Amino acid sequence: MSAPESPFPPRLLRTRLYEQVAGQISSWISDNGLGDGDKLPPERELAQRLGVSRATLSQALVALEVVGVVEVRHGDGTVVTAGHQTSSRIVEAIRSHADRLPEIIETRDALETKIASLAAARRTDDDLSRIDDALAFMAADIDAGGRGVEGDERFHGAVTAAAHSLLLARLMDEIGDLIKETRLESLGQPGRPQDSLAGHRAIAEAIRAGDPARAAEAMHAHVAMVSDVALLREQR
Amino acid sequence: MSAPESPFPPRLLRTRLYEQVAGQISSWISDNGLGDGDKLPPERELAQRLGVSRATLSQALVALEVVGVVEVRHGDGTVVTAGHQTSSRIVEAIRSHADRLPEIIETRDALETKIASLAAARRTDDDLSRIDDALAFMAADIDAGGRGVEGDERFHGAVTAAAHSLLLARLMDEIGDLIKETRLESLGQPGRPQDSLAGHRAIAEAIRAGDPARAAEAMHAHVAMVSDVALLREQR
DNA sequence: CTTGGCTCAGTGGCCTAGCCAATAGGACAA
DNA sequence: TTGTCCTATTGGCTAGGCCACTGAGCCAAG
Repeated sequence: MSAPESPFPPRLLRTRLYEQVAGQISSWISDNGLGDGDKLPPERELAQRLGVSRATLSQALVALEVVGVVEVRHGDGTVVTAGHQTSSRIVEAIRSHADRLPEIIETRDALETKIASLAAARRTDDDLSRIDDALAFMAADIDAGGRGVEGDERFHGAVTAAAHSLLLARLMDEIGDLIKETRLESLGQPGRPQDSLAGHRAIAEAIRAGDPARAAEAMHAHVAMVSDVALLREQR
Repeated sequence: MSAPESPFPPRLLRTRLYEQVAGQISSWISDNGLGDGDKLPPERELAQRLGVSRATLSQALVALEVVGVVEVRHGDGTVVTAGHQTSSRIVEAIRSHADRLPEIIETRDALETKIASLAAARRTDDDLSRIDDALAFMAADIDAGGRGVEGDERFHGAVTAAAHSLLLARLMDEIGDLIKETRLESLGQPGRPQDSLAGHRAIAEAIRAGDPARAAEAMHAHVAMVSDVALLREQR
């Protein structure tokens, strides 16, 4: 790379469908906490759910297989590989130091604030509908007396996907387990699910409006609200 | 499946067609001494010649693309990539997906902006002196005609350490290699080392003053400057 | 002569539709 | 209980087709 020339070499990145699909599947896996041996839906169903053809989905699975995320078994199904559980490395490291909740919040704030602003700039209509689905799911869960934990997870997963950044998605993936714990903590507080839902709606609106600054601010506020619990519980 | 152990290897490796095809193409490339930029035959022709359908060939190309052997260009053709002898492991595979400059910049911005603000709030005197050392090192290197690459690295390392967040440090570590590449790229530009040094000094001052907002802003500006290179390269 | 727009052939992207092949699990007979 | 067979489910692969992008050549306007 010492070559000083090459003023405008690289071509604009062209997103191939299979890449997006692979990314979505990948984050779906981590969002739902799927691990070694867990099965993905059948190709036909998955393809329909993702709105792509089986051929394209198949390409995505090849990519994920090459990377070592899944294993495709003829006649049986597609299962998540153990190797995907690399996150446990970091998870363990942090856990061993106990009392790292503030760090988790900080990191989440750094990543998700950026993700929110990117999502506002890049979201497609499909992204939006997935975000809306997650909101609806969470609302229904809460109405039914639930805490909306899964809806919360889905929402953040959908927003992350909407940012269309594989790298950021991957990092979120890494700290996914850690976040999950803070999530349980936060949503366990009385009245919190409703507040959280309101926060999500504000974020979704900013993303829908395509307003990066507002989306970032809304996400920041949301994460700050979550941290409220953690800090209360932890220390000063 | 209740049997916990399994004396026999899990399951027979079943060769999928795309794997064979990918293998053939791969060896065909090396046998014919094809290198950077050389074109493969059109998909339709190649598929026919190999006796497989276009869909299967397409899967093989996806696999080769993920591994970094070829690059498929819509409307143009499939070309062989430069250094395809690496073929490392997962790390390499992920890189081939994440080697998009914009994504790296975005991620770096997300993490380092936060890190800078935390560093301003938490830095100890030791942290400060390490930051100063890095600055001095970089300045000396540049004066001597160098590009200040190592000083740049040290500086960012020192700032990251000053943030006192294990998690953020770990994530920075994860993307360290990717950042290193952009760094080389950026500092290779004429006049850039000086600009970079100035940017570093602004960041250091804000951290010294204990001003998180200013530190974040300075870091953001610095990262934006680095991204400048990447953007230049993307001009049509 | 240069510039910009246009056309067109070549090439990859993705889809629909369908049949083949492997697997797992249940039904059933020994 | 054991072993065999059947069948629904699921992935593997093909065929054929339309669309979108790219690059090269042509041509008129400046």
